[in-house]
Amino acid sequence: MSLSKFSEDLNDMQLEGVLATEGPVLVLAGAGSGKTRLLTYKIAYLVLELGIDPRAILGVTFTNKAAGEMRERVQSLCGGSLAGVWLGTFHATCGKMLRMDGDKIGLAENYSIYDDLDQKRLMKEVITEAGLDPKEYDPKRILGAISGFKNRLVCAEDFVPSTKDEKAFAKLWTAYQDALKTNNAVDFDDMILLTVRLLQEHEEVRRKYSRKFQYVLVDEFQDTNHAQYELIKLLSGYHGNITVVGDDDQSIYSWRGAEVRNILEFPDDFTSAKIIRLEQNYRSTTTILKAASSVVANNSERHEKTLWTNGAEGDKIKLYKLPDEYAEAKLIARSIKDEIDSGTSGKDIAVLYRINAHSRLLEEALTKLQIPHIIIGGIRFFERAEIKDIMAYLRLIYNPDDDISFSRVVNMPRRGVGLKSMCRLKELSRAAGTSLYRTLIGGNLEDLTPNSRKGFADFLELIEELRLTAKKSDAGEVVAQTLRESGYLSMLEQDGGLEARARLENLSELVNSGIEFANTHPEDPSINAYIIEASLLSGIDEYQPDEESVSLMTVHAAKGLEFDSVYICGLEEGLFPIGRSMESNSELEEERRLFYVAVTRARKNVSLMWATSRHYFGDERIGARSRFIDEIPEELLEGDKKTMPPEEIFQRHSSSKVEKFAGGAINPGTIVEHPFFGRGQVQAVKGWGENAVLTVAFPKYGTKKLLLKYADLSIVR
DNA sequence: CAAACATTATTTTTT
DNA sequence: ATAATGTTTG
Repeated sequence: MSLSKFSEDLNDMQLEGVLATEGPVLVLAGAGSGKTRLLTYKIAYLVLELGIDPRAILGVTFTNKAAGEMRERVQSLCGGSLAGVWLGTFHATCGKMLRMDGDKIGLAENYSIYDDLDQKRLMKEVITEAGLDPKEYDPKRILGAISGFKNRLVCAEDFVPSTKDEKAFAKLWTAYQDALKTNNAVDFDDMILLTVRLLQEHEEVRRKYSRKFQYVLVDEFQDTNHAQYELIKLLSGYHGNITVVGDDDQSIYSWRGAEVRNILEFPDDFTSAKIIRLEQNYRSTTTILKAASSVVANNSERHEKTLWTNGAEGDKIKLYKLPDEYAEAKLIARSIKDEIDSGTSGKDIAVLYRINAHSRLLEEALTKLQIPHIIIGGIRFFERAEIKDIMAYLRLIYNPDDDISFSRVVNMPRRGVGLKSMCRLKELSRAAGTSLYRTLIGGNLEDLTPNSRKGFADFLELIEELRLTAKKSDAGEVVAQTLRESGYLSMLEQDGGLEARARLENLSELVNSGIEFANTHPEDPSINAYIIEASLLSGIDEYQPDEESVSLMTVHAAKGLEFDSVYICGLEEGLFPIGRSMESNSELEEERRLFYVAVTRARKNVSLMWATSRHYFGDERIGARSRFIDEIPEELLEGDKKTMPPEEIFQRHSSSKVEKFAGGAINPGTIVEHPFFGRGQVQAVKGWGENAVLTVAFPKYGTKKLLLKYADLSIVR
C-alpha cells in the first residue's frame, strides 16, 4: 500500500488525523463520518509508512467485537504484519497488564473476574455476615454506589463517611473489598482502578508501559469514565502521542460513569492538542441526517456541529401509530417481509428497541412469518445458568479461593451436599481463615453425615483431577472434560426434557468456543486465558451477522453498527424517553442522544413506531407519542401523525395458534408420531416456528412437552 | 434433602 | 407476565 492510497481512501480531514501521528489529537467525529476508518488507517500508516513496531501501539475500543473488526481491517491494509499490537477494550487491556504485573499490588495472576451476578451474590453474603438484612440494604444499590466511586478512582480507604448511613455503607464497602480479596477476585471496576493504582504507585511498571506504547489510540472517547481517562493519560504519558476519537452527541453511557466532560477537558489536559472535526457523513440520506440533527439540536449541553452529506435526499421517514404492541410487532414483521421479498437481504435490516424486554414479542412476530433473525444482547450466552455453572468449575480449577464459584457448583449436579453441610463448611472456613476449598482439603468434617462427607470428597477429587487436566490440556479439552467428569452432562441427558436439551445445545457451543479459542490462541491456549477472555465478553460481542438474518437489539447495542433499514419501536413517552429520565434534564438529553444514535444507524430507511396502548408489568397502560417524534420536522415524515395503516393487520393475536411445519399444520388435535414415544395427540402449541413448544399426550408415556426444534416429529393426521 | 408451591422483584441501558 | 427467590411439604 502506498502513501497515495491513504489520500485516495480518506478525505482531507481524515487524512489530517492520520498524518498527525505525533502529539495529542482530538477527533470530534459525527455519526457515520468514518472515525473508525480514521483509526484503522492511522494504525496502518504507523506500521507501513513509519515502520513502527506494532508492539508499540495500543488501541482501545468499546467492545471486543469492535477491537476484532479493527484488527481485521488493519491486517488487510497491512497484509498481516500486525503481530504484537495491543487492540482491545479497556478491561481486556487492564486484564493483560494485571496478569503480568498485578503481583506488585498483591494480586495473584490467577484472579477471578466477577460479573454483576457474582458481585450480587458476594455482596449479599457480606451484608448478611455483617448482621444486616439484605432487604433493607439492597445489594444492587450498594454495588451501584461503589461502582460510582470506583469510576472516579475513589476506593474504600479514601472514603470518609459522615452520616450514619454513610458509615454503614463504608463498612459494607470495606467488607466487600475484603471478601473479594479473600476470594482472589476483582470486579469490572477494580480492573481499571487497580491498573491505575499499579501505574501510579509503581514507577517501574509505569515506565515499562508508557515507554512501550509509543502510540495510544482510543475509540468512543465520549464513553470513557474518569478512571479510564486517567489510565490512558498514564499510558501515553511518556511519548504523548495520543489520539482520541469521539462524538459528544453519541454519549449514551453516563449511567455507567461515562463523562462527556473528558472530551471537553482533553484540550486542557493536552494543551497542544490538535482538534480535528469530521462532519461529512457517508452513511445516511439527507432526510435521515436532517431528522436526526433536528432532534439532537434540542440538547443544550453539546458542541455545535453541522453534519452534511453528498448523498441523496432519500425516502421520507415512515411513522406508524398502532393500537398496541402486538400490532406493532406484527406490522414490523410484515413490513420486513415485504422488504425481503423485494430483494433486501435480512442482514441490512435492524429492529431497535429501548429495553430488552421488547425483544420477545418481536421475535414471535418474526418467527411467525418465518423471517430469520438474531437477537443480540438480552440474556447473554455467558450469563446462562448452565454456562455460568461450567465457568464456575473452570474458575475454581484455576483459582481455588473462589468461594462464589465453589458454592455455585459444589452441589451441581447433586452430590448430597445441602444447606446444612455448607453452613458447617463455612463455619470451619471462617475459623481457619481460609477459603472453602482449602478448608475441604484440610479435611476436618467428622461431624457431617456420611452422605455429605462423601459428596464433598467426590467433589474434591473431581476438582483435583480437573486441575491436573488443566495443566496439560488446552481450553477445549478442559471444558469437555469438565462437562463429562462433573456429571453435568449426564444430569442433563437423564433429564431429557426440552429445557435440558436446549442447555445441552448451549454447552456444546461452549465446548466449541473452547476449542476455537485454543486454535486461535496458539501462544496460550490454556483454560486460564480462555476464562479471562470469556469473562470480558459482552452481548454485542456475540453478534455474527449472516446473510439472511434480521438483527434485533437495544439501541445501546446498536452503537457503531449500520443498516439499510432501521425500525425503531416503542416510541412513547415513558418508554423512549424512558420514565425515570423525564424528571432530569441531563437524563432526558441522554435519551435524546440515544434516539439520535438509533436514527443515525440507518443508511436508507427509518421507520418509527408507537403504540397507544402497551402492557407494563402485566397491565395495560396508555402512552402518548414520544416527544422525539414531534421534534422531527413534519416534511421529513410520511404516514402522517393521524392516519393508521389498514385495520386488518391489527386483528389481535389470533387465538387459534396453528403451527406450520414440514408442509403441514400442527394445531391442537393433530396426531403426531415421535421416534421414541410413538403416536400422540397435540394438546397445545406455544410459541412459533422452530421454537414452538408442543404439549403432546402420548398414550404410554403420558403428556410431554416437546420443543419442535428438537423433537423429531412427523404428522400422522 | 429435594420438589412443589408461594411470593416477590423486575424493565433502561453493559464492560 | 415472568423470572428469580423464599417457604413449605413429602
